[in-house]
Amino acid sequence: MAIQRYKGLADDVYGAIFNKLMSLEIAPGSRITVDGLVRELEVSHTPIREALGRLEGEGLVVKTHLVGYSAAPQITRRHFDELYEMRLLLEPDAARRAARQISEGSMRKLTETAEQMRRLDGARERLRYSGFARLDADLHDQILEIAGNALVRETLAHLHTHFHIFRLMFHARVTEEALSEHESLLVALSSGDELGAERAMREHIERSRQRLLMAFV
Amino acid sequence: MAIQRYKGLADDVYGAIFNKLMSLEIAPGSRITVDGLVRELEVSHTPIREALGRLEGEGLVVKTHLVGYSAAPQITRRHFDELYEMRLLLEPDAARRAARQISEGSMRKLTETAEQMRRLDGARERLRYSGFARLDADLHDQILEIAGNALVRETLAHLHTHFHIFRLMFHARVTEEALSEHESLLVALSSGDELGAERAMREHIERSRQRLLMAFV
DNA sequence: GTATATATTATCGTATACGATATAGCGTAT
DNA sequence: ATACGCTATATCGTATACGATAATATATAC
Repeated sequence: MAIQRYKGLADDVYGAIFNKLMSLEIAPGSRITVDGLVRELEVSHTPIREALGRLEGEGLVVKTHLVGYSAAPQITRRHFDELYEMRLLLEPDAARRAARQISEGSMRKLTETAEQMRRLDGARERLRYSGFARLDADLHDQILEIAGNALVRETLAHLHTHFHIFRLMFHARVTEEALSEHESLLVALSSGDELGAERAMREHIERSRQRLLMAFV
Repeated sequence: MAIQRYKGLADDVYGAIFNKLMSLEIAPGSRITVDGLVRELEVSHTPIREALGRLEGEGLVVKTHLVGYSAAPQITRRHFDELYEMRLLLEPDAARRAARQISEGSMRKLTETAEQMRRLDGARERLRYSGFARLDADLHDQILEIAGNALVRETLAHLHTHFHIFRLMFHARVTEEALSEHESLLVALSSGDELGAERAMREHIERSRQRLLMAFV
C-alpha cells in the first residue's frame, strides 16, 4: 500500500467511518446521521460531511436529499456474479504477466503470505475466516502489483472494498481447498510458467466463486 | 445513463466543478481554492467542501493538508498504457457478449450514434473532435450496457472520465479511420457474429491507442 | 375504530465567525 | 548581490448558530 500523508481531521473521521462499515458495525443500508457522529467522535459537522462526501464518491455510502446519508446496500447476487466475471477477465492475465517477470524478493514475500494463511488453520472459526479473507486479498493484490498494471490493481482493490462487507457475512470452511489452490499458483509463478499461472488463477477464482455461491442458497 | 435524484446544492456545485475539469477550464494539477468558488458560485463553504470531497473520492481532485485542493495531475504515458491494456481485457469480451444477445432496439440506437458521428465530419476541427470523443465514448458505453455487466460498465465509465481530460488535449484527424472500424464492429454485432465482434473491438481499441500515442511524441 | 390533519421533533442544509498554518514579499545583514 | 529571517496576507480548518424540510406522534372528526 502506498503511504498516505495526513489530510486533516476529516481523514481520521473517514477512517473511523470506513472501519465501522467494514466491521459491519454500521449495517448495509442503515442510516448514518451526522449529528450522531458529531456526538460520538466529538468533532464538528464540517469534517464529518467532508468524509461522508468522500465515501459517497467511492460508492460506500449514498445520500438522499433532505434525508441524509446511509450505508450502501447489501451486495446482490447480480453484483456478485458481475464481480467474479470481471475478476476472471483481469486476474488470470495478471498472473500470466507476473509469472513472466517475478523477482526473487516478490516470490519470497508471496510465499510468506501463503505460509501465514496455512498457520491460521488452527485459529478460532470466525476469527480465522476474517483473517483468511484479509490475507487472501493481500495475496491477490501482491500478484497484481507484480503484474505491473496499477490501474487494474487499484480498480480491483476498490471493488474488493465493497466486496469485503459481503465476505465477512460468511464463515464457510473454505480454507483447506483454497490453500492447495494457492500452492499450485505459487509453483507456477516461481517456475515462470506463464500459462500454468494463468490457468491456476482462473481455476482458483472459479472455485472461490463456487464456494461463496453456496451462501446465497 | 441512470437518472439521478437531486442531492442538494452540493450536487450543483459538484456538476459545476466537474464541467470545469472536463472542459479544462481548470487545468490538470492547478490549484482549486474554495474561497474562489465561494465568490464565483455564490454559495457557502460547506456545499463546496462536500462537492470537493466527492470529487476526491472519485480521484478527480487531490487534497493536501493545510494547502488545499487541486485538480488531479495530467495523465502520464504509463497511465495511458495501463488504461488501454485494461480496455483490451474488458471490451472485446463485452463485444462478444453483446453480439450474442443484442436486441433490435439496441442495434438501432447504436446505428444512430454511428450515423451521428459520420455527420460530424464537416464541422469545425476542434469542435468536431470534442463531439467525436463524446459520441465514441457513448457508443462504447452502449455496447457495455448491452453486454450486461454493470460493474465493468461503471468502472470503464469512471476511468473514461479521467481519460476525457486527456483526450480533449488532442485534435488529431482520427475520425475517418475510426468510422470504418465502427462500421465493421456494427456489422458483426448485427449479424450476431460473436468472434467477429470481439476481434473488431480489439482491433479498434488497438488502433485508437496507436492514433493517440502519436500525441505523446 | 380508523383516517386525516396538525403540531412537534429530529435532522439536514446553509451561513458566518474565528483560529491556525503556509506561502510570498520585503527588508536587512553579510 | 545574495541569502536569511521576519512580517503580512491569503487560505485552509474548525466551530457554532439559524433556517428549512421531512418524519413521527397525537388529537380530533367521521
